[in-house]
Amino acid sequence: MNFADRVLDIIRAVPPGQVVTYGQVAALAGYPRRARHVGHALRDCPQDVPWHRVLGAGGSVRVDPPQRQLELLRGEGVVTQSGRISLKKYQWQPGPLSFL
DNA sequence: CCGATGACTCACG
DNA sequence: CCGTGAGCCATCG
Repeated sequence: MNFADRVLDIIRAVPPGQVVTYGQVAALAGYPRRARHVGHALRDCPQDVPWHRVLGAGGSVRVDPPQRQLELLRGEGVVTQSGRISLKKYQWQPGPLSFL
């Protein structure tokens, strides 16, 4: 299983209404320094991947333009303010049995 | 093989 | 809040 696939699987596991950061996903995949590559993997994401739930450090949207992603998040009940999301409230904390 | 290029992140001013 | 610069590293031409 390569890095990209693990990344996509992890993102697929993020529940609606919750978000994760590039760095967090990279770390969960086992490679803490590859936040950038999470973005690369998302470049051509399969349709079953909730890419909109992935944000930059601090809860910022890195996609340009950001409207699309913000809409999808809003549709899941995530409150957005000036393109910022409160990680405090929405960041996903993987349950202990999530991956092993 | 080399250099440029990022859906990144952190530190500093 | 905004820029700059430095690490980072797979992918692409």
